[in-house]
Amino acid sequence: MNPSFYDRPVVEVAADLIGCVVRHGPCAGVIVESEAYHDSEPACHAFVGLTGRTATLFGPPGRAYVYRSYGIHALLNAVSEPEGVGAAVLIRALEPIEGIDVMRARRGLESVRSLCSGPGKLTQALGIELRHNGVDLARGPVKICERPAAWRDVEVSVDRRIGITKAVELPWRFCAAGSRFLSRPVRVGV
DNA sequence: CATGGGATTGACT
DNA sequence: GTCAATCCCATGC
Repeated sequence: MNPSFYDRPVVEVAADLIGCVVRHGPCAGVIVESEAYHDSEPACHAFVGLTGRTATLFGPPGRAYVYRSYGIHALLNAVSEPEGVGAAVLIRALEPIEGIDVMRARRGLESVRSLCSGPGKLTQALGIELRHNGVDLARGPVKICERPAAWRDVEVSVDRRIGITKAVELPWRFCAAGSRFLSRPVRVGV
C-alpha cells in the first residue's frame, strides 16, 4: 500500500484499513478493528506536541508507530496524514489467515479466535516489537497490503474508541461488521 | 533526578 | 466484577 494511501484524513484511513492485511514473516491477518488518533484531540500521544516519543507520529505517512503500553504490550499503529501532522491508526484486531501455528506458539493458546483479538495480542502473535517503530509499511518487515477479493466490499461499523479516558465521545473506532475476531463487540445504540 | 500515568491482558473472586 | 504486572517517557522539582 503506497504512502499516498495514508496521506489523508486519519479517520478515512482507519475506515479503509478494515479488510486490509497485516503481514510479518510467515504470519498474516485481516484487519477487522481499527481506531483513529489525531494530534488535535487529547487521547492522541501527539497531543503533547513533537517529542522523542511522538517523532514517528509527526513523520512521513505509511510508517509503523509501535509503542509500549502498560509496560508490557507493544501496540501497532499506521502513521497517517501529511508529515508534520501527528496522526495514526491503531490496529486493534486481526482475523488470522496465515502462520496460525506460529501465532499459537507465540501466544501459548489454541483458539484462533483469541490469537489476535486485541492490540497487544496481535503484536505478540505476529512477533511485532518496539524495534519495528518507524518501519515502512509498504516495504516491511511489517507490511500492510491491499484487501483480498473476499474483503473488497466489507461492511464497516462505527463505534467509540476503547480504553481511553479523554475524548471518549469521538466515533473513531471501526470494525468489520459481524466479525467474530474483535477485541470487544460493537456497542449497539449510542 | 523522582514521579506518575497509561490506546492492555490474563488471572482470579 | 476486580486487580496486578511492568516499562517508557513527559513532566515537574
